[in-house]
Amino acid sequence: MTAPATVRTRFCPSPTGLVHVGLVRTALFNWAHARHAGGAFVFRIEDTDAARDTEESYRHLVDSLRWLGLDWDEGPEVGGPHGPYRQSERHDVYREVAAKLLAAGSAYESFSTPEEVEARRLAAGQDPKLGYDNADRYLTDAQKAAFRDEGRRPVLRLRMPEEDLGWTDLVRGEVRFTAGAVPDFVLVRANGAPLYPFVNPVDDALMGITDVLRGEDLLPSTPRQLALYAALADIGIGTGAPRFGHLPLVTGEGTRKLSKRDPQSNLDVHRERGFLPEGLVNYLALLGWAIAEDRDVFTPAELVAAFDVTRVSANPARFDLRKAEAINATHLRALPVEEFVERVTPFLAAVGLVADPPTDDQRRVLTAIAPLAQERMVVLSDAVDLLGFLFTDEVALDPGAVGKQLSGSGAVEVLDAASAALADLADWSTAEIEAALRTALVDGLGRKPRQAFGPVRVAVSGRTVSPPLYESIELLGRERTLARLSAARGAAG
RNA sequence: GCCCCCAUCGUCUAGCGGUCCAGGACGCCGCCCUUUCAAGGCGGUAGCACGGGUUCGAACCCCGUUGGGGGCACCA
Repeated sequence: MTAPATVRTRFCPSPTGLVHVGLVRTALFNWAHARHAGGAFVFRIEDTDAARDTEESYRHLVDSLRWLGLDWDEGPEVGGPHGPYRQSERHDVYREVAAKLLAAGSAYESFSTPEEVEARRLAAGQDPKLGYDNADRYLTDAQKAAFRDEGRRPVLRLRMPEEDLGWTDLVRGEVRFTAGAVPDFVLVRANGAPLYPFVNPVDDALMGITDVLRGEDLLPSTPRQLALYAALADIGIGTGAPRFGHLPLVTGEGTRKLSKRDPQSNLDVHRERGFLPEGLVNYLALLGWAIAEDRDVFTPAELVAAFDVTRVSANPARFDLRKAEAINATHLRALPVEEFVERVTPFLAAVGLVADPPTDDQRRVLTAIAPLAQERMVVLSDAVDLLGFLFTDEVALDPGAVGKQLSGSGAVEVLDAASAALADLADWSTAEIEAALRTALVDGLGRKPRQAFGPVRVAVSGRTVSPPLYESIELLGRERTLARLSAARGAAG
């Protein structure tokens, strides 16, 4: 098999619900493979199941791909020479191809009902799981007519070849299924509706897809698709089968495939928490692939430059949220300040902390605190708890923090001393604030730094964990700081 | 049940016959730094599933066992 001149990959989800991270990983590898090869990435919507597909889900898919930065060269909202790219708009194409396949003898009409097939298997002492028994392969015209007279409508089945079917998988190497293992499968339903095993290869052939990267769960369906591609080529559609690469499954907590029921499988959950798209893309790429022996943080551009599908691992990969968060945190810290402010604003605005866009003053504070906040955050939504105190007049004191730092008379002493030290401070700067507090609390009161600054931190931020104290106080301003010190004094004791 | 895939630290992986008494990352545990929390620095913990071959030599190749997973629709 010679490599095609131009690589064309595709992502062809069905708009039936949430966007699964395993699905995203598949899209990502197809995208990276196409981009690396300088080829094309095609986006196609497989909405042939009217009962389950929704317009909302379709729009969500488009939006998710955009958010992730996986741009497509052909597909919905972009167009292209092989459209339409939604299968619900391609029924005429399928009808025509089905008719040609039937005329060529590659496909045939089958009248057996599932119940009849099962009954025959049972009668022969066989496992019904074996499926269809190819019984209708050589029906005469008279037999077909008789069935029609009974009011039966046939399904269209592909005649599977009597030979082993194998291919060289891009990630697994040689894979081979023995002849007869796959029964003649249904292309078109009795009601005329074309099925996925039919439309998927038809569109791939028509759209010139050269490389199919998909989940391992689809590996067992490859032999029948190989047979279909051959039959299609015979009637002048496409040039035979594309290259296949079956990606390892993404598993959840246990060893099972990550379930739709598992919250972690939902892309939106991560997006709403404030994962960066490049952080998630980085992590997802690590599920089955490595950029280098001693490195695992990289940008999408670096991924594209280095991606090689033949280096993808064949074993299942567990979705590990902790590692995903660690990778995301690294990307978060690497963000330039303006970029960070830009991205975090929607999360603060959503809870009313800042305006969107922020006011000049809010922007000033955000920009100043950004470097200190970035290295304390894992996801963007962390900013709400971490920075909220800077954007409200009165901070809510965390009960746990109050118990830890404001109980006992010592706290009152500290707060009073801090107030006195800051009340008339000439130069309201981080350095002066630190000097004044140290003089008053550490030297004056003889407190250890840990005991001295704990109560002040809680008073100012409401929490035991906050950005660095002196910087926070400076940004908060004298008035609010003194008010909080005094409010905390009321809660202390 | 049948078919197929997979098998290196708890997890994701590097390793593509000798440079491996197996490297990195996450996690975990220490120590340093330190106003909290992080970040950062240093150190540690832990793995080639088992059994046969092939070979001068195997984590790497072959076979088997065991274990795990996926698929067996007129759903995608």
